[in-house]
Amino acid sequence: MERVNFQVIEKKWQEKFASSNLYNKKGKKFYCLEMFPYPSGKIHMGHVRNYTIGDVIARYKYMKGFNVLHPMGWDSFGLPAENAARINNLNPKKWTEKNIETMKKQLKMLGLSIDWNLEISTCSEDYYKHQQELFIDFYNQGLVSKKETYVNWDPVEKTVLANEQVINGKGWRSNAVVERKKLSQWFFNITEFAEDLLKDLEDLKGWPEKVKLMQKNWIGKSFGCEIDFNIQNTKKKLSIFTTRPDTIFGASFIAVSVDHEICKDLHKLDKFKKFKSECSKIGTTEEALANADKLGFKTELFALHPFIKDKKLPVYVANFVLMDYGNGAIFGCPAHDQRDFDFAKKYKLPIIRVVADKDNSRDSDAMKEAYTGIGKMVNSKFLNNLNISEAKNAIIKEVEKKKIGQKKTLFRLKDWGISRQRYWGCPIPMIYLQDGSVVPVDKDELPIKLPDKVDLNSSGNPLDNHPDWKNTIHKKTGKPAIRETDTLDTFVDSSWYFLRFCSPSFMQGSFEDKKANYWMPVDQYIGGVEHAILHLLYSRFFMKAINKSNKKIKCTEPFKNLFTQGMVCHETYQDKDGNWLYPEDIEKLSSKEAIKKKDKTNVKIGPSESMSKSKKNTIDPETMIRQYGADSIRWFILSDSPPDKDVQWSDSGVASSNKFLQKIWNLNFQISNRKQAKPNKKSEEEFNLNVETYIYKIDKFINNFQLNVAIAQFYEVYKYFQDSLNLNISNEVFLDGFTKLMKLMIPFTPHLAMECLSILNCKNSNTWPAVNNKIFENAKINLVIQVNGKTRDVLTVKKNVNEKEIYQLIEKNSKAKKYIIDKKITKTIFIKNKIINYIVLN
RNA sequence: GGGCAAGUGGCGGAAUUGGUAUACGCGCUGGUCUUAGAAACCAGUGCCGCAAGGCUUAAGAGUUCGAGUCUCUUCUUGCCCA
Repeated sequence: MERVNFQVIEKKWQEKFASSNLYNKKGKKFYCLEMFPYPSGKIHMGHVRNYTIGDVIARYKYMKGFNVLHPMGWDSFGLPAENAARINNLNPKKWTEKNIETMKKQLKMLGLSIDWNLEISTCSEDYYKHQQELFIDFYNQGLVSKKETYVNWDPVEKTVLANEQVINGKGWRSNAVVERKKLSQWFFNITEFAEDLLKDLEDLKGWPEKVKLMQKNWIGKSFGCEIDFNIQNTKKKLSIFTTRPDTIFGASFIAVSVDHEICKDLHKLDKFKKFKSECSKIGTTEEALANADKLGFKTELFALHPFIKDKKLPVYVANFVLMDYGNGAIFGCPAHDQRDFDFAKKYKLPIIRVVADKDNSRDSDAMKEAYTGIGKMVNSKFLNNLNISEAKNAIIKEVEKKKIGQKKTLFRLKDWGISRQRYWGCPIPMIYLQDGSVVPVDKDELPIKLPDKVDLNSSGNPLDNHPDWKNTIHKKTGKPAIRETDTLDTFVDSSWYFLRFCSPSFMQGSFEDKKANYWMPVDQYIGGVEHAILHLLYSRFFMKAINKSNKKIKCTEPFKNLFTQGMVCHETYQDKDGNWLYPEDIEKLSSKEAIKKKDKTNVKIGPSESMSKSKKNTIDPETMIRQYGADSIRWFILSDSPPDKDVQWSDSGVASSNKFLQKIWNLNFQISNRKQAKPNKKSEEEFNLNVETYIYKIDKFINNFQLNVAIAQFYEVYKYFQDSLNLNISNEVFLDGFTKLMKLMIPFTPHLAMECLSILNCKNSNTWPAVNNKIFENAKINLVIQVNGKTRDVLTVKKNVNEKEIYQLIEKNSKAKKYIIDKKITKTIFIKNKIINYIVLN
């Protein structure tokens, strides 16, 4: 058998891919983008899967004649570089650049059709200079603000943590209990676009419903009501916000945030100070608030119920009410809100049921938890017997009529806090003047560069600790000023890189308007579902913000079609002491038994999980490529599961992919040496029909992202050609058919397919074979014969045969004959070219 | 707790969207070749049955000439939000 040396042909074709103009630049544009990687060191299988899927689409589109933009870059700012630099005592830039070099080399080994001339890196001055410009543009549009808010503060690291970096109330790295701290932070006013971000989801027809739903829930539009409560014996009013105005008759207390202005006078009290510091000990997430021990501080104030005469509600300061939710004040309805319920139990406040449950229970005393389900209103005067949504509308009407409040739309979405007290990020181009005001840096002073030398080992913000970096001069006044020492959240970097790719070397601005208008939106975006909310939402915000600040830009949504791929999984292994083991350190005896290579001790095989360094269930792509070749890896990673589902890495699977590609090579060899055969018209017609059917199916499967099914077709294609070698088909016809199918393999295994095609002297290997629909017109079809709904035979017949002809065919020659002859046919269901179903009496 | 998916052989998974269930791959079994093994090739492989045939898509009901696909109930798993 002829064998191919993958290493040799892959190197050869990778050089050609890099240098040649294999790709058409004339047709309609197609922007194919995969989420760019963080340069952590080496590529992992998740990258291999992501970029292979993208490459199939990009190459498919190239061959179909599109002008394809298929770039790659590096999401190269971020904390890991800072940590690695600290541990190894080197510069984050050096570490990052070394990783980029390694990973670029590895990506090239995969044979991706990437235009490396467009490469960008977010940590390069060329890139972040333009990000600073965008920041200033946004600032000038009023889309940036500085606000005092509570943040998750790690007291050990002395830094702000993002919500996802807080695990069980502790810092992910320091393991210190996270505190709630008030800090002045920069924000992008993403809530200004809340309505647009929600509404425009409807137009994203090419997005998975799942992702759109997640975004919708994240934005969380709801409506509620503001209601003013008079405070007893004062002229003060307390405006509260609620999403459940229907439960107003169940109100038994008022709770306000510690920062509410009504508490101003309390700050003198030591008791209150103590209470306030207690409050700061819980985090800011909704989850933390829900699970925290409910604490209250009773004020001497009482609020008057607006609908129940003489009813007084005590006013508490409570730790679970935050200033940035509604107005920082709520009314507590213990019967129908779990937090209020917990609070009421603790402080022995009345629980008044106002919504009856399924069983129409109206009992308040027996309640063991808050009831948040649906039901009819009770104990609620004029609201009684209404359902919840009717009651909401009715009470809001009443509130508005009495002029004590109004309906209000509320979004769960919060403004995007972008300040990070870290070194390895994009400096925020703002300066603080002596008079206390804050102004943006002049654009011609950009970029504000990061200092090369910085002390990463002391705690706190490295830029703030730097001896002189923050000292600067305000250009307009010539007076000394202080730089902002926070850097931007790295999500900012990835929120506009797709625009930079349209004109990556443009120096006069973030992107060239004309180019951006030509290439945007991204026609196909591909990446992990873990970015379904934040990255995609931030990018959508950026597009809208840019659209607002630059009138020449037409695009309002960055990604027309989105595909979210699944993860790559592998079994996990643990030795008897519970230490995780790498797959290469164990030897499998059977599917359930394995031993450690070193000392032959037993190994516990765990379930297949997403590959992760911590569990050591990783497979190194480069090792695999060296062993089997890139085409085999590409083939395998696409073949075993639908691209949007998780895929299990399997050694035997890769090995069999490799064997199959060898067989293709061998088949190609046999065909290139095939002896001329005496053609027979019927055989050739049938052959051509089969070839066209395969083309039709594979084309369709690629279009539907059913890449695993497309690959299954190639196994059938192989078998079909192997079995047809000796048929009476002329070499010309045979070669024409085979060449077409080999071209279909280019997106999957570009090196092997190109090598095979060059051996077959194919001249136009960069064009996709068009499906010849004409050939199907006279093709025979399979007609299913059923009796009483049970399939009894399948007949291959000409198209458009009628009922009578079918009956005659059955009488003549069919297994179905015995089920209908001499029986009374009471009904016949006939679907032309598909099925006939006889209903007979037994 | 709420929302959304999904459940098909020993395993990964197909099924023209209501019309031949189990394509294709892995694994397994037998055979050829070989001193032996590996590789390669050939055959078989949902379950019951010698066969004819019957049964089978988490469980149960329903709609239909016909249901893996649609509807309802229950169970299980995964993801997101809490």
